[in-house]
Amino acid sequence: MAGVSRQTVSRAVNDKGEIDPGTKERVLEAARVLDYRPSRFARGLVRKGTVTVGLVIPDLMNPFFPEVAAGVLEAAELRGWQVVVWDSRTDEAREREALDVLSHQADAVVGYFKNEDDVLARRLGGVPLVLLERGPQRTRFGAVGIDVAGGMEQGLAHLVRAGHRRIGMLDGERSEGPGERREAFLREVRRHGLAVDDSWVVLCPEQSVAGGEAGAEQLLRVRPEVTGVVGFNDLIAVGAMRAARRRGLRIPDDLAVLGFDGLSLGELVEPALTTLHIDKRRLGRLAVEQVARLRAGEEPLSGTDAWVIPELVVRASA
Amino acid sequence: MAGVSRQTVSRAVNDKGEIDPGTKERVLEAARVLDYRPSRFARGLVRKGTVTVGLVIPDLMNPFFPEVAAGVLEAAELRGWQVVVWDSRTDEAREREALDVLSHQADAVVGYFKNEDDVLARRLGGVPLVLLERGPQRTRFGAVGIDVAGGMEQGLAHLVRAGHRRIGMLDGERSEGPGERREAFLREVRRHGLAVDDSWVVLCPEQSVAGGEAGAEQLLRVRPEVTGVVGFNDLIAVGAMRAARRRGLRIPDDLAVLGFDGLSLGELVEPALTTLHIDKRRLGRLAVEQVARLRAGEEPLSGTDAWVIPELVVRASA
DNA sequence: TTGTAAGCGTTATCAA
DNA sequence: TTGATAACGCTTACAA
Repeated sequence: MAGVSRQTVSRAVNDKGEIDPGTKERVLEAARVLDYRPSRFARGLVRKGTVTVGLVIPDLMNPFFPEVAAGVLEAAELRGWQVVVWDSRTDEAREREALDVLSHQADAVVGYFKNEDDVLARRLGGVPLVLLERGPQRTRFGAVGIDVAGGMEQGLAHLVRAGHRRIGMLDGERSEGPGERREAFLREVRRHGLAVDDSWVVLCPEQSVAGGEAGAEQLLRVRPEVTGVVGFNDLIAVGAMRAARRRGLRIPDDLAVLGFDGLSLGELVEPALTTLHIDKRRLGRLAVEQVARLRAGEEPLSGTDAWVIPELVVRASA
Repeated sequence: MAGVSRQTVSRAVNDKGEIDPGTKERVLEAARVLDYRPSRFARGLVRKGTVTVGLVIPDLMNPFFPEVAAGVLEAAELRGWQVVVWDSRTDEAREREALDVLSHQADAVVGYFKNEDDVLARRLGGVPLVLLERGPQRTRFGAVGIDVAGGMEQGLAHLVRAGHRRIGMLDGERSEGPGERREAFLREVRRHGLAVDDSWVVLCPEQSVAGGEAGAEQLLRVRPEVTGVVGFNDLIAVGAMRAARRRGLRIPDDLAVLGFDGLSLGELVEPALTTLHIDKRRLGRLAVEQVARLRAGEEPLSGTDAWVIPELVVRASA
């Protein structure tokens, strides 16, 4: 339409030099009229370099995950990478769908997955994967973990120090075996010689405030003698506080509540939530770093280098 | 390496029929060894159909936006589209950078922008754009708005009904002129004939709980006679509650606080926040719908069809 | 069941 | 300042 070769179009569109201003204007005008837009595929084919990473998040309504995502976004942007986000809603089937798509559309995938390594590998078709919150030992993929054991240790030490012996847990992980947090809880409880076993752990119907309320109701019914609770995460812990409150229990005097996450939400509730704070942004940033290593063919960070260590933040609830 | 043509490789990799199982295995094995992965660009070039939309979010730490994002993700997935997310951190320069990238890498852009239409258009290079929370009248792009006027009307009616006459506002929008919410507030306040003017509006340093606290401190200093406050959003309103509390004011007796957003956070604070609830997921879904229309060359929805209407949720704080 | 040939829309290179 | 030609890596005919 502008009567020039496609090469000249390219020069006009890409703002290269080596083109007559008049020609350029003519080309751009034609482009406007024709509503022409360069194909990103053809471009990508010819200019390498656009890296896209897929991010699979289980639950955008839990403030924990947006913060992890923010870390991923931040680190990705620094590298000039793009991030495609998928919400898996903690559904294994949806996780697989996400991989089916992302393995074709992304150069690497980062995220939370409940599916087995084998299942993941099959859908991945060779695309590098970095698992979030899975200990580096527990997968064959790249991983960034949380030092749950260390966190639980601090948390339980704190409760025991405050005189608690009858401590329950509100679990949030519905998987085959016991999840990492529940295991760590039971280990610590044993180490302190408390008369506490599996029956002191209640599985909440969901990882939310409502789920925590329901779980706490049940725990208080089954173990009314409980004086301290550890929540699987902050949302659940806040739920426990509400349930306790509704029962007329004072916090922390009648029931001490400990969270696990360090959401800013915890500072706003009454009383403020004592919690094991996790640097979520760092988690996300580390994940991107792992992707970079994988892509470069290097060994991913492992052990404590790829760990985020929870830090006990004592507030009023425990 | 497998000694076959690339067409056969294609068949093997894409799981087509018309291939000998042995050959297929051989090819896949070679692919594994060579760590071969099809180029998504070359694929995209030849099979049309992969749609990517860019989503520009101002602040992932405000629970409002992840929920909007969830709506966008949901609607996009339904259409088989992908979503690339960018965090602009409410920074105009970052908004422009986002557009520079996304206009090349996405087929459409959805998001929050403070930049002028002209600035946006220049960076867009013809890529369709849908603005979030900008009235359809106020932009030449597609838009999905919130009926701020209607919301404010409900909110102020509620406060006035409760007997408040000295009502302040904690604004959160730092722009040239007054933002939409502030304008609506002033309009309503005038309509009710209250002796309230600009000096009753304080601009918070940031749209967060801390920002709300700071703003409320100032408002209480300048207008100690205030008995009701409208927050720019829920985060700011919660901050106001904290500031008031710290001053020894009881809520809602000494100071009524009204939020604007309907975050679930509001149900957890003490007292629970009365707020103008917005269906954030719907906002996101509508935006994707607008994109679909734009792409199809149809007129985008306009007027009230592209509006989300706030709903007053009365809880304890006002 | 396999291979050959054409073409997807762009940019780089080099010649005009 | 412009254009011709050759990639880029894949898929879809169609032929063998």
